[in-house]
Amino acid sequence: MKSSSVIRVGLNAAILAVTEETPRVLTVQHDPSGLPALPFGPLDPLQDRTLELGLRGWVRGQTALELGYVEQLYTFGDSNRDPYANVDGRVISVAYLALVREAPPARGSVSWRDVYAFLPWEDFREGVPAVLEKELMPELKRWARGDKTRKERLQIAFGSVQTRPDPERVLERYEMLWEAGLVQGREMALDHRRILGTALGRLRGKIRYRPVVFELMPDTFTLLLLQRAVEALAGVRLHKQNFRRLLDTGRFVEGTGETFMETGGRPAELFRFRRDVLRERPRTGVAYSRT
Amino acid sequence: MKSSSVIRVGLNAAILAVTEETPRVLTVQHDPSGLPALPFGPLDPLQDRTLELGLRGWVRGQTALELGYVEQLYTFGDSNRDPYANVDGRVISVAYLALVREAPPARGSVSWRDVYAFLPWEDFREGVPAVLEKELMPELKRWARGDKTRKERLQIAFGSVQTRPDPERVLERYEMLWEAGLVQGREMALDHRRILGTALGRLRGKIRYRPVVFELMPDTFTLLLLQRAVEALAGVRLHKQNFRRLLDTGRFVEGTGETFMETGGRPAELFRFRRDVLRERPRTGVAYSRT
DNA sequence: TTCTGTTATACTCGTATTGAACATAATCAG
DNA sequence: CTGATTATGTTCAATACGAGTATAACAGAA
Repeated sequence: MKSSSVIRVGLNAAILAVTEETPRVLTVQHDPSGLPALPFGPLDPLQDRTLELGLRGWVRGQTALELGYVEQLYTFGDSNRDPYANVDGRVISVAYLALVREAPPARGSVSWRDVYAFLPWEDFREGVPAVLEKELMPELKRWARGDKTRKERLQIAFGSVQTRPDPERVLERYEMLWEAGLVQGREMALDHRRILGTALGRLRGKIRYRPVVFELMPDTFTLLLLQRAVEALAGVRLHKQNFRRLLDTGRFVEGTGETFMETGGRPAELFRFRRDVLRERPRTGVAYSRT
Repeated sequence: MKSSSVIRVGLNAAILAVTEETPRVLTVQHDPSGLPALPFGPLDPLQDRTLELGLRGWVRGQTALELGYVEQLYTFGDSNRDPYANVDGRVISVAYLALVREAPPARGSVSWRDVYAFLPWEDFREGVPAVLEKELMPELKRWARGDKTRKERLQIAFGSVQTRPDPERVLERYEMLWEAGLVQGREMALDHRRILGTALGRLRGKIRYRPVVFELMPDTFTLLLLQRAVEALAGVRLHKQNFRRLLDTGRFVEGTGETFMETGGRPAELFRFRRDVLRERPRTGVAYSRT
């Protein structure tokens, strides 16, 4: 058997959290390149009875973290994207999205990093990101000039003056930038930025129709903290009053009666997630609307 | 190297079409069990540069079908669900959803079958399916009795009197029935019904926010034909006038001026899909509402 | 104490979207 | 010509949504 016909299966996890209004991803640094990487481990075909159990296992080992919410994202297997493809056999990576409540202190080579450091064109909270407006868009337009298909793809992925970019099309934007040779921001080992992009896009979408934000929140929280978490992930600012009305009419949260004084102004009530919404209205999420 | 530590990667496709108001899945029959199976092929690590290309390749070979819309679904790798797991090494299946326009005549062991023959509890078009109401629900209630977690899962997956079941939670329902030993309907080889369930659930969801139904329609079609296709997939009846208004305000279709006389009553206008909606409003689908 | 900044929370209002009718128009079979 | 059948047009109330205004409760400075 030629070594290049061997298939190995790797499991990757984009483990996300939100702290201090910043979406963060857990990275490790055991690659010879020195670049941050997503936690990564091989599937042990003898030990791991399911893919997810395998993932949970070595995430525990590598990062001392117990995963809560876990969801399969995508399976990557392009041989032309994989630098090991012709050296050491084919690698298939099954990527997962995991959400954790709080960022425990990093240890050793494990650390939390701002997601937008890797994908700087995705954060619209302070308006259109400078990199995007000044550098990327002009180049992208040049790249698409005279090519009808590219023009259409560009408009769908990045929007136009009338249609703001769809927050969920993170992967499409990344792939397009990659194709055009324009990817900016901090690098990641292998093709891990692509996985991160997939994770962010999926999470942005999921928030809207399933109450997953609460997986990222502490047990009790103020409504502003919750709003900031959604904003951090969605990459856009939300309208405060309408956001609260949404939570109210959707019966997502219930007040605890306690108040939290450290917000700077009037004390805020602390709320907790009402788990019952899952039963009451199974297909609902924080379908936020901008500004 | 022990043979049981070898990993093989298989590619599966749930190829769906809608004909005569019935959602159909393409099945093959080359399994020794004689049971219908989804088209299945191994990944050739040397030949197939991407997973999707590999898939398209042997689907062409096995079924003489050229796939249009293809989307990755899920990667399955449970060793306890895989009868070959301890015999012949581990098998990981990467499953895809594919949509095709029309059902070409079956050849040899390839045939189109009603999706609901395999998942009979999923079709609510004529009200609550008899199997579900008479047989499955009582058994499921028994299965959940006294177990709070099971009760909650049951309500989320199958709904209750007030909350109708969420059409998209096909996989959750299948898994629950499997766990309770209650799976009914026609069998499929290996764990292929699980893949089919995943495909149906994904498609039901996707229809609502991306204009994918049109991948299943002929070039021109009447609005009722389109509605029947959505109903067939969603497994529920829709409100005719509202459905049409939705298409109208969403500018999904444009009239061709021609009419189609064979509908039994007043002739219907033929419409075609307006590809421009993709550019105009990138995140939109036929967000149907029931009855 | 009073003023100012800051955040929380309550209420309003016009518009768009939705669920659900009612009403009319073409065809066909008898 | 009648009734059955499907297509298509219109209306209406209820609700959701986007955006704004007003008031409340705290901290710290003047």
